[in-house]
Amino acid sequence: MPRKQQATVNAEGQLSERAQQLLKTLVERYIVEGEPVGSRQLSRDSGLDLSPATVRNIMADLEEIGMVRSPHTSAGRVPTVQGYRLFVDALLTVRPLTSRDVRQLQHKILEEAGGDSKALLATTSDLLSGLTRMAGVVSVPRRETSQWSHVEFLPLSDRRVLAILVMNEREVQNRILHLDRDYSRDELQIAANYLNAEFAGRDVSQLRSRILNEMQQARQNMNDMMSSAIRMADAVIRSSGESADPDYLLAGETNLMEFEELSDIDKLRQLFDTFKQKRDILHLLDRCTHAEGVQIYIGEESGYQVLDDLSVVTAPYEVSDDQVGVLGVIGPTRMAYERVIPIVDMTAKLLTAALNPRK
Amino acid sequence: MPRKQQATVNAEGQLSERAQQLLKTLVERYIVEGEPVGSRQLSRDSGLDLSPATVRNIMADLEEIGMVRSPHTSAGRVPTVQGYRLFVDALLTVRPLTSRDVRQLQHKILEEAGGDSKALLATTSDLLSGLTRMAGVVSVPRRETSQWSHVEFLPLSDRRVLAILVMNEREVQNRILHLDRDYSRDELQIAANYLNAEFAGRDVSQLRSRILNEMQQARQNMNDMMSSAIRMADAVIRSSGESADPDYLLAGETNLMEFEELSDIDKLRQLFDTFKQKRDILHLLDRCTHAEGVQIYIGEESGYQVLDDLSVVTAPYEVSDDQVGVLGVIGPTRMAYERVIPIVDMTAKLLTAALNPRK
DNA sequence: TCTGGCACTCGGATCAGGAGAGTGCTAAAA
DNA sequence: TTTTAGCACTCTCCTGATCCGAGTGCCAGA
Repeated sequence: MPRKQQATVNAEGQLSERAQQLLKTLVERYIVEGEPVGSRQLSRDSGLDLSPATVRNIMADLEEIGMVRSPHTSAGRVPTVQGYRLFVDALLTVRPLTSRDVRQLQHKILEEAGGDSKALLATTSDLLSGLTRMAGVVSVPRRETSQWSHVEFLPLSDRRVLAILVMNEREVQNRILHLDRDYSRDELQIAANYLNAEFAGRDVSQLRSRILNEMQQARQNMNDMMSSAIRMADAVIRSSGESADPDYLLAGETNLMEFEELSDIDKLRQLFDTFKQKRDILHLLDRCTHAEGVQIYIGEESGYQVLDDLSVVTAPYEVSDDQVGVLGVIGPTRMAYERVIPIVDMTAKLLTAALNPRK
Repeated sequence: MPRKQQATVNAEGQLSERAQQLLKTLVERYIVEGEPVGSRQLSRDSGLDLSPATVRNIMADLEEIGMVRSPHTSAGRVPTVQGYRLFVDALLTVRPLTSRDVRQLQHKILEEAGGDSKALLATTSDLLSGLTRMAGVVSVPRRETSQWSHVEFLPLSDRRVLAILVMNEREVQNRILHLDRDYSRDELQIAANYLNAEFAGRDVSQLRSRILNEMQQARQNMNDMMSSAIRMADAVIRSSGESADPDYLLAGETNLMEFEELSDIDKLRQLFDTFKQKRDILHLLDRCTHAEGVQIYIGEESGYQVLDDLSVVTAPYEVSDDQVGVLGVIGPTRMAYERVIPIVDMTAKLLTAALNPRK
């Protein structure tokens, strides 16, 4: 410990009160100005009545423990990832949303709540990006638990049948089945009735094995119609498995172009390509899905090189008390956390509410 | 006509042989180099055995009639939109695709041909962007003629009903309707049966007016169930109209970031926003849908300010002898037309072939 | 333990000068 | 009459020099 000042870091490695205060004002100023903060300005703004020289000493200490750094000798200081981390974890004073904002959000989300759940998620993503002027993301939950609600078969031509499968009482999937022979409308109706009676309310993943079972038995003792029905169910379920695309909805990517952090076209391109490929982003979102409350990845913390100058603020949302998905905001590391965090938090709560009308 | 040389522009306003040749080499060089072309280089590369001084004279003429311009006094010449136009219309020597390229294209397109037609269009768009390293677009044909095939109502909870409407025997749309009271499963079945009996095979656009008619009559003499059915049909069709999304598929936008023409972040952002809003692009594509063969919009010719430094090369594709859609490529005005044109042309032909398996 | 003072460092803006590329014009050559 | 060579001129781009301001680090004194 080459420093003379004991006050900055105490024996347990904790920052002194005033060092924290200084770091806080530094980060706050840097977030609004975007330029390195000098000792004079800090001494004025911190509200601590310390001379610039003292501030400089403390800054030197903060630099030593990796909370700030200076871009070059005669520039002010800039927070490091660690500095942001401490700021976000301990120093931040959250600015709660105005009740007006909340009402607006609520209004827009509830407007969509009745309809298609995918549309609701898309709207939510739009809202996030609109409110924060950054990029909004909402993960589309992959349903492990899909309940069979209803199936319907419509004869097309040439042995082709359009199968419409409704799951979870609202998600509609349709497949074209190629069958071994023509079926009449009545035959199809019977098959559908049979399947609906047997399967309604069941979990699709459990149905698979049952269908396999019945297919074997069918060879022996079931009549032709039932065995056809089972085969159709098999075809429907199999293809519905394929399209279980893990996915996420992104909005307002173009907002990110405004930030100088991304004025480098190459970085921007890499970022957009990453968005398009989806893999990395999905992986990152997955990590947050089962976390407790608002999660924040600052800069390199995310572990993805393209996100080095960016931060990701997420919060999970729930369907029937299960954290099935996550929503959030992607923006420059230098973002207004005190505003973004409550926005993300509240949006997650409202989305949860919209998705769980019963409660 | 202050020029002494008569040779450059003849009496009918046509360019002399060698002026054309020079313009051609100028455009060709500019396309590969991206920098203003000087008289010395032109004199060497044109194959005309003219001294730089002569070339300079001709250049002055070409500048006067608006074919080329110089960015500043002591730079070489650069083609104007008019120059590109003449080049593309009259001077271009198309470089046909190698048969290997054609086979590859064919292979990839036919691979998708059996399945979902939207997936096929998406693949096509990918191929275009991959081959040209620019952005690929494919318009999704809007169906003017949507035939009502079948409707199905499923009761959810709280007066909400899931309506599944099948059109054209394969396109499924689903809507959640909010009704004035709860309906039993049987009631809904009756309503669906009634509507299907009345409407199956009819054109949806014609149905609208009919529904309005019947709604008026219903007030007086129809029973409650029929009038409910009509109201439901109205709700279904109204919402299906909304989602009759005219659309297009875009691929490889990020390729555009590589070009210096778009190194300006603001322009880039405007462009991407335009892509997202879809309106302008759709309008542009619409214009090309019914054109004969390959269409090219160079720079400002498109009429959209965001596309000022870009060119659009398109070709329509057909379904049952109707030009229903258009595909193309968007890239910098300074693009390798002699390569892009055959690619777009061939892709349109292959897509047409893939969409019309009967022939 | 804090503060004032001072030398020092660095980045950014501004300016001048020179090199290079290419032109336009004129006068001579073909 | 058309082409060419020559030459002065213009403009961009690069480089180096200089200056200014901001902010630091450190030391000595309060």
